[in-house]
Amino acid sequence: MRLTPCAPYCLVDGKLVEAAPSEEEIKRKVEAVFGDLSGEEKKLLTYWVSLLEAAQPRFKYLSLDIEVLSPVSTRVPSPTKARDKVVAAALIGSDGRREVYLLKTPGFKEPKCDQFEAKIYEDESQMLREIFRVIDSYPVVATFNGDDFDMPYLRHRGEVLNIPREQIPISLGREGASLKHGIHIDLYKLFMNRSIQVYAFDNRYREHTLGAIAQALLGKGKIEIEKPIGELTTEELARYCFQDALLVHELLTSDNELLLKLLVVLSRISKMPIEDACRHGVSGWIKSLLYFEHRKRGCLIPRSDELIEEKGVISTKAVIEGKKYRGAIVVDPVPGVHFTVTVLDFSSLYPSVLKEWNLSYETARCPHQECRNNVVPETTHWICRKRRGIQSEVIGCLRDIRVRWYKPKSSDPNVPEAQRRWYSVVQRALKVFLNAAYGVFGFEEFPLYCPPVAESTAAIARYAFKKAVEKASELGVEVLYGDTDSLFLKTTNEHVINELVAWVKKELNLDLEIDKRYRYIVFSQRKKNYLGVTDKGVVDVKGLTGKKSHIPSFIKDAFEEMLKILGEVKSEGEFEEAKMKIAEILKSKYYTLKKGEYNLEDLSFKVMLSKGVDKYVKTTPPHVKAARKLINKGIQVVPGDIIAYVKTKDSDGVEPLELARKDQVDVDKYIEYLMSTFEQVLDALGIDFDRIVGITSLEYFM
DNA sequence: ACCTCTGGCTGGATAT
DNA sequence: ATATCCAGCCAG
Repeated sequence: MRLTPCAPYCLVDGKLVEAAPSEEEIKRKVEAVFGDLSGEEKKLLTYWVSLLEAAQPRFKYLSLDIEVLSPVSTRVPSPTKARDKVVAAALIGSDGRREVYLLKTPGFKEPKCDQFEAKIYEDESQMLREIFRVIDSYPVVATFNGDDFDMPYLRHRGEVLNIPREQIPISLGREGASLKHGIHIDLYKLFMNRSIQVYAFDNRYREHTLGAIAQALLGKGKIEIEKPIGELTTEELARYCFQDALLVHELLTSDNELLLKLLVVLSRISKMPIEDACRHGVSGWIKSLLYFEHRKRGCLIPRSDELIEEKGVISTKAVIEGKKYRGAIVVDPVPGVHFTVTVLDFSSLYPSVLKEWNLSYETARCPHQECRNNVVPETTHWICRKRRGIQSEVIGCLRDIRVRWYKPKSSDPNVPEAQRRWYSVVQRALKVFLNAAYGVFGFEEFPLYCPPVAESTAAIARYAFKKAVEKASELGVEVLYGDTDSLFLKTTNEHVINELVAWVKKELNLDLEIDKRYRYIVFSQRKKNYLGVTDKGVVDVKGLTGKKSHIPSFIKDAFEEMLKILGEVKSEGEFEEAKMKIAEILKSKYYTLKKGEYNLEDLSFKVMLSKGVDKYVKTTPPHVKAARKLINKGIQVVPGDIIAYVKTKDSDGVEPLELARKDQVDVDKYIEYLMSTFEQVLDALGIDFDRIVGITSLEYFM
């Protein structure tokens, strides 16, 4: 059975039920939260709220992983030919199923394990038929990379073994592998999705392998094996395969089944079946949503060549060479330490601009002569006054729901914990859509590509931002820093802040609100680089080198130690003591390096290879040099891999971690990195770096 | 195969 | 020696 995802129905205990709360109930809730809006707006909001508040289906789900035995251990088994035997398959179900299917091969030994039930088969065909029967009994099956390996392999292997097609529940399509009676979720594709990575998982994983993702999210990884599959004992093989399926299972289960819930919400917003939603990026979701809105209104969807012909105009110049149009403003920070700072944020600035200025591909540069004087500041674009823009309406509506409904409820202490988690899931899903809704219009491959929309959004946001900065100055408040939609003000005067907020609401009809208060904040001369301690004692670090993911942990740890000390500083007077302690940290790290009391792992940089090694033709960055050395040793390296390397005194200056020796380390280079990392904070604190180092060097030589 | 955008920092490679 | 470009990572 295929369900239309946009209808708020769901399966509960195998039965299809209407999941939407009653119309009365929704109307009452909408009235309570959005009572001040117009009847027209409330009608739209009612539709979205009833969709988003619809009950969540509870799925029975299965996690699957298979192992194939190739006679040549270096050859990767081909999923299209499926010549090699499937020797193991682990199946883990949300209903408690924990099974490993094993094929009796030469050297087979009965495995002992209490974690799972071992099911042993003499005949591969019989084993596969049994596995197919289990797969077919679940509505949702999850794999890691099942689209490209496990599913096509099982399908083709089944065909090779002459299993009748109707007994194989897997169908292969252009976009991936599907099930005849269920949904197949390929976690590899899903975790690859940048939006999922950044918004759902807060960028907590970097590498797109099952081991790395599980390690980052669950705190446990794959079972390490040194031998090829064929040389494992039966028990080792079973445990290895089981662990992989278990990781997949726990990724689905963790955080109260967050991933599955998120998929349902994304599917409902994007009007895509879940299977499609997990195989498309955010541009696909938004395309699907906007197409749906066109069809609902009976509107024609323009061809992209027509759209570009009419609306391909760009009228601003980007600050950065090579970009298409001008983006946001970043205010030069006032260097130094500042106490009592308040940060104000425009909530959802870009979506708000889209909404308030009626921005949409059909309203930007509309055909009406009368609208031509409704000009977007700093551009040659004008915006329609006669008709409501589709995108403006849809995104505006989602914005209102996120800002006024889900965001506040997700952190409301009066809401029960479980309910709050649910609000936070929806809130995050909405954020994905809102953030991308602007960007896709500046993306050439997007089918509704319309640069005037992206350009106007950024231009109006700059206009609003500048006005707010001006007003703050008028009110006598110093603006210490600002980036895109935030203002860092040197005041805690509530009266003045309220005045500014009220002015922005009245003049621009935008919501400016207090984001956080800093006990103190440290700026260098650099933009997008600061360190602050909030009124709650939380240390916020933005952009500083010491926080970046590729930096050696030796340096990161030293940096963290410094942050801990800075987090305890409450007043200006306490800085002196903190400075002394920080100097001590630096000295001790310096000695550690000089004495060689480190391990290579802690000194390794970890940088991602963004393309194939042979694709780096213009320059050869250090991590690529290291990757080449790995290849020379016969170690495989592919795009997306993270290369760990240490800086050495040899001719090319780098050595992959796996091949490096301690005596090769270029200690002075590391001292340089340590210095430059700390300098970003210390020069703003007024600590004379050279003096500390000068003393330490002197001490060292004495 | 996949890909929302611009602005800004760093270190190192390469060109002048 | 110095300026410019490339690549990676991050802020918003």
